[in-house]
Amino acid sequence: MLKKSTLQYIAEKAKVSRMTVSRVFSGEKNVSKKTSEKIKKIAKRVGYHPNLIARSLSKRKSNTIGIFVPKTRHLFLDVYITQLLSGISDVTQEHDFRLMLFPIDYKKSESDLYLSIARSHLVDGIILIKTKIKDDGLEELKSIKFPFVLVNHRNNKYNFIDSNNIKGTKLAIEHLYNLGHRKIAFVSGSLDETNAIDRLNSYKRTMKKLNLPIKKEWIINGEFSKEKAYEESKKLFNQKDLPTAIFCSDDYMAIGVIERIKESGLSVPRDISVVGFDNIEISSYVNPPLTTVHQPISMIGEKAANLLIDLINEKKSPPIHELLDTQLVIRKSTSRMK
Amino acid sequence: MLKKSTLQYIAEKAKVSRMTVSRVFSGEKNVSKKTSEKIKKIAKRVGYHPNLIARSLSKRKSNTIGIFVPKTRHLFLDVYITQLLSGISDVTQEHDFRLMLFPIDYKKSESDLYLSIARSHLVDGIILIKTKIKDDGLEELKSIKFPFVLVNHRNNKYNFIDSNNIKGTKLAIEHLYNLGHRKIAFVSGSLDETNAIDRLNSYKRTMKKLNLPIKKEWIINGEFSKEKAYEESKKLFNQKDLPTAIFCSDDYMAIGVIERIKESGLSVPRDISVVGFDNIEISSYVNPPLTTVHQPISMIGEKAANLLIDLINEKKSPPIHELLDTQLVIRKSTSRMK
DNA sequence: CTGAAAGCGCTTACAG
DNA sequence: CTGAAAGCGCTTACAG
Repeated sequence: MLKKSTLQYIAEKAKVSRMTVSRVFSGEKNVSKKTSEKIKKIAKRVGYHPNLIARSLSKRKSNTIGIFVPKTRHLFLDVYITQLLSGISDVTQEHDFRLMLFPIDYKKSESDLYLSIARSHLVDGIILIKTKIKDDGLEELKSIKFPFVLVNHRNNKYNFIDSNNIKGTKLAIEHLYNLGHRKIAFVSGSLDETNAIDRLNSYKRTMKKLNLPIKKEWIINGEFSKEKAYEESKKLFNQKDLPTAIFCSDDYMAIGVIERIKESGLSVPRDISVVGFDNIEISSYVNPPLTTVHQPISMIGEKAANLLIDLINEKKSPPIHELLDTQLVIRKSTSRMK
Repeated sequence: MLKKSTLQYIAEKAKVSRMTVSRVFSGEKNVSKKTSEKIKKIAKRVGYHPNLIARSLSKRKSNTIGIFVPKTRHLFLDVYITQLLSGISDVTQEHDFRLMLFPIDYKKSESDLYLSIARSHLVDGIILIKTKIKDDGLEELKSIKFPFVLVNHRNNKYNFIDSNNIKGTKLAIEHLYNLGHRKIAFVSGSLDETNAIDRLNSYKRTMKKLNLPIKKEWIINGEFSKEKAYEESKKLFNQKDLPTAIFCSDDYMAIGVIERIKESGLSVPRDISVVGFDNIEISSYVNPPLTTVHQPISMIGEKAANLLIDLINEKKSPPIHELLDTQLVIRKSTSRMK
């Protein structure tokens, strides 16, 4: 690398002040065309590019946003995260923001991490994906007025963008109702996540509204795990009064439940209809293809990035939230009651 | 945010020089325990954290690595990328390096981007995922001696870490051979990727070694797309001399080919055996579950990160390459010839 | 349209 | 173990 590729060097070569060179590269207008072209030519020849670290320091702005993503070995999350990143990056590129990634292990409490990164001046704002509910780091972030947006976690005290899990679940239950189902069981996700809680509450509320019975024995906890859902769903089939349909809070659990149903000698959807949530890729490959609720993931990423940039530029003030609509994708795992 | 959370401020409060405070936070030993504790206490009270941008500027080192990832809507890549990132971040966290993500659109030629980022001092080195073959930006990166590592792209002039596609393909072909297959067709990926080329060449070489016929009509190009593979594989079944086994250069294409076989009224594996490559999650869910070649993706990420950090610290000099072994995962899409 | 001075918040290289 | 001086490579805020 050329040692002297600095403003200073270019300025000497071009016989102008550093300020003039600085103006050329920060896109300021007030430079004569002639000077500007001379400077650009020299810069190109020596391979000059501004030192963005120095720029950040003097501007007190990094033009970078930090993204905290959970480290898990859960494949839905993998795809969820890349789609989110894709949405986020479309927006950040447009606004000339860079992306810093912080994969974090939520098993260890790393709320200190947000805070030190926020204070490090490395990033101007952060997006937190799938934060666990009780995290006092958030309160502190808020108190120092550092811009941040939550994704996949609803908390009215803070900014967040998420799918409308309540409406999504309602859609699914009503679909089953319209097919004639009255005995609808529910498989919940991990109840330390707002998503799981919203889906559970929406199930109860919708059932009540439709005057359908909510039986404790028809609600089991699959903790967002295929294996756990397979295991727990046994309870559903040990009863005299069998449900005719099962809503599962995610697709993986739906797959586990279908496996169990098949092993019980029953058939999906002939004997029991099953609905999932997420519309993961696999859901269209399993047998039968899964009816499920689709989340607009990359849109969530776009909205979150736009909101964060508005917060950074103080065009909006917290708390701001938005819930995006989901869509029901009807495949072969649900059918009309006979 | 407290306005005056700087070294200067802490130094005044603690009645020491800025240097002493600096020493405490850069982990230097030569500070008396008493002074050190006083400083830490004050820092904690006012919520001080070093300005890492300023540190980077004066140290001329960002302790950050850049990762260029392709923006595509190909779900295997999504999962591939997150697993890679997971491997990379395990290593970078350990070495106190941060991660900057640059999602790029390979349709536009963005080789300028690598170069400007390299020269911006934002990152100390970069990892390039799935670079297309003809990219003269790489040559320039090399000429300015900027540390970089390629992943999913083999080029002996540069540093790279990848799966051993040649051995992986050999494994698959030999598996078919051992099951009694002699007529083995090949579905290739996009031949502008070294992976696709390696798999094709290894197919030919292995067939030759086993004294099996290589027929032009048995080699089709599916361009790493399920739809394209489905389309092209028609040609395979319009012939008098049908292959009894088909090796596909990725799992998606294998799924497309199986679809075609079923539609032709034939059965997998009874009539035709099929092998894929990648071991994507879906491959265990399709019918029949796919025999395929597994790549050690997060290991590739770890190795790439370790290599890059060694290059940055000048513990190794380019070019350095490593190919990691793949594993054959035998499921139900292959069976013994009758 | 151009430039001289000061500053962003750290660390390096000395000196004691 | 501690500190004064200079510098990292830019931009801000003036002045002309």
